[in-house]
Amino acid sequence: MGLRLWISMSLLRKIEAEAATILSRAGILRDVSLEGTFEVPPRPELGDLATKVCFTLASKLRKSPAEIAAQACSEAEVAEGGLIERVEAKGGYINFYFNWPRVAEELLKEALKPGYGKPVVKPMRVMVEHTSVNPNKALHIGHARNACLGDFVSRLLRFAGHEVIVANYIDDTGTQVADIVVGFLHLGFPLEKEGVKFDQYCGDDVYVRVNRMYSEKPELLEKRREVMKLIDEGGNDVADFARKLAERVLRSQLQTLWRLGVYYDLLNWESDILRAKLWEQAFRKLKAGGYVYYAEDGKAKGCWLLKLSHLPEFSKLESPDEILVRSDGTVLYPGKDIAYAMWKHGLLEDTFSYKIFSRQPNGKLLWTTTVGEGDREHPKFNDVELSINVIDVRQSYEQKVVAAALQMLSRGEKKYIHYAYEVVSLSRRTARKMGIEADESRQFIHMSGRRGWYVNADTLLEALYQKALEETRKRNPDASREFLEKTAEAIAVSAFRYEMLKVSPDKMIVFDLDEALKLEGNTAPYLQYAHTRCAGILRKAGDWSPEYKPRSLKEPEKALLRHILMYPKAVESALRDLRPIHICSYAHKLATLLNEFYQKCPVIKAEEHTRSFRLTLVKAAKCTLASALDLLGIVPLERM
RNA sequence: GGCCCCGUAGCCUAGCUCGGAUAGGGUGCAGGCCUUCGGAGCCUGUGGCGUGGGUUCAAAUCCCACCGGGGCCGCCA
Repeated sequence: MGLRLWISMSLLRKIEAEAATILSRAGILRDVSLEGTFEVPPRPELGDLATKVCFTLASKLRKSPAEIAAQACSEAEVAEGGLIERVEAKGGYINFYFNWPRVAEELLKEALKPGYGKPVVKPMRVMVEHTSVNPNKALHIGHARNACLGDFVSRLLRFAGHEVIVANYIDDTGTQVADIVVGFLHLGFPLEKEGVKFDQYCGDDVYVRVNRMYSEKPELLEKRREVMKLIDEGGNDVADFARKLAERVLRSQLQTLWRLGVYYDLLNWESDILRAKLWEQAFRKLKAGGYVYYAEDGKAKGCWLLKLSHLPEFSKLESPDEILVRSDGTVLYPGKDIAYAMWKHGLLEDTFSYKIFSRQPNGKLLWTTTVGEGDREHPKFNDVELSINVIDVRQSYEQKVVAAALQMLSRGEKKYIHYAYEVVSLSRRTARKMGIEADESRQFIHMSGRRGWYVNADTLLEALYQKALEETRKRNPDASREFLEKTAEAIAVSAFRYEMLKVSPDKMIVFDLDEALKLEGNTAPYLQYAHTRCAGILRKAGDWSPEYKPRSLKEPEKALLRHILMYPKAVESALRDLRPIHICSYAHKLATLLNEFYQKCPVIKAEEHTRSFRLTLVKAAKCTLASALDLLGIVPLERM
């Protein structure tokens, strides 16, 4: 997973280049590349930037790192008026000390320009597919993790200048939709429940109850098979009903997603994929290219299999080839998924029709695939170089097969990334509170849609909203209701997203409701609070003109400047592995440094020159923080 | 049986790709900071790399083995 396509033109790179020039004048380091050897010293007295290059050179030069560093520093020449003022050797490291008036001036000017931190990339066309929740239920917090990660990746890639198409795949033909169709058509469930959000009604009530009834009345499973067959064939009342039903659930899910600030470009319906005959197209190509074969005998007799045994990563497996078509001629999920991936990457003709589904609250149009005519004029959605598919880790093997198939079919031209993430489970405490009777010896309980063991995203969002509302009211007793509600909503959404993003995708989140409702410490409100403090200072300052050049700097100011300087690096790290943690940590550190600065360096009451400089610094820090928060989908607030 | 992921203080978590300075946060607990730009804050203390080997001048990081937890393994999605 990851992209390596950026070139950065930031001030940081300029400083690193100057450091390299300085050291190149020392004989011992002539022609040595410093690329990737820079780091931030652990303590300010060790300088503002360091290189560990002497360590890697030690064995080659048969000298200790300390000797090399000392010699290099004695021979190095610092240019007058440059960005670096002084070079010192210490413990094998070469430490650089900034010429602060110049660095601060250039940095503040750069950070105040819109788009600070944006890397220069070769723009790519990318499809990010995420969420993809079966349209028979409300999103639970595991689905929300998927959406938050996918949305982060989309925001990041767009920030970097890529052309991003965000898709949400809607499986309206699977067993889960069939289950609720059985409920409505054969078990007499009413078509709505007063006062209950439709997706919640379908998932919490109908789906769970229908599944309970399967064990009591096994003949119901026969009904489901009938329903699924009709849905699969299409062009009948049951199929039409199922599609309309799925659409209603989807609209309800979208309310939650939009509330979370997650938006899409395209909805891709499985029933439309069937009707567009993507699989038939793909199967012809697979056969023509000799990628598949028909099994004449063996365990998979009568099936069509994808050849994988020649690939090293599959060759060790007992049965490396993957069954794509059952012996009865029907297609399996990996087959469909390969066809769909081929469509994404432009390896199949685009046989979909499209129409506008909705205008989203952010003003952007949401398109959908559709049956029949569709709009003649529509954006081009497929034919991307890169697709990023956010799907939980349990499907890793199947995704590996799809990626391998695409690799073969495109001869390595197209890149299919499975963005895997671990599931969200429930803490024992929370499960017990919800009345789930699970194995008490386990430290956590896996969620289960069929059994009704889950926490809905709506439920958590609402709990966060109430908590935030209460806290905001406490702090703003005289504020208008509109302000309180708007602020609480921004806090709730931000807190939700940050909880999902601050943990590495390959760690399971054991969700605990009480823990999740805390709004102190390393949480979104902490970041938002630092932002409002900046806003508060700037608001109070009245009219002022910027001052970029400091006369002297206190340590908290330097620390803040150093961290602002590092923003492009945080963005690059995130782009490298697509993980939000880099931006989360960056934003948290920036907020901490702002709070320390706030404590130790008075702005408004400072003497005039310092006042102007500090105001400029606060503004730059605020801009940088807002930029990082935007990437995470956290709402930067002016007051809270 | 094969394969994949995780294991860092009481609890949660960063650092592991690319080995280097005293392992960074949060929470909890103990204490301190309100005549100073907003206390969702700041400061001090407390406590940690699953185990055993190996490679290296140097290992949380790389290699091997083991232990513990989770997941996936051809006609489900």
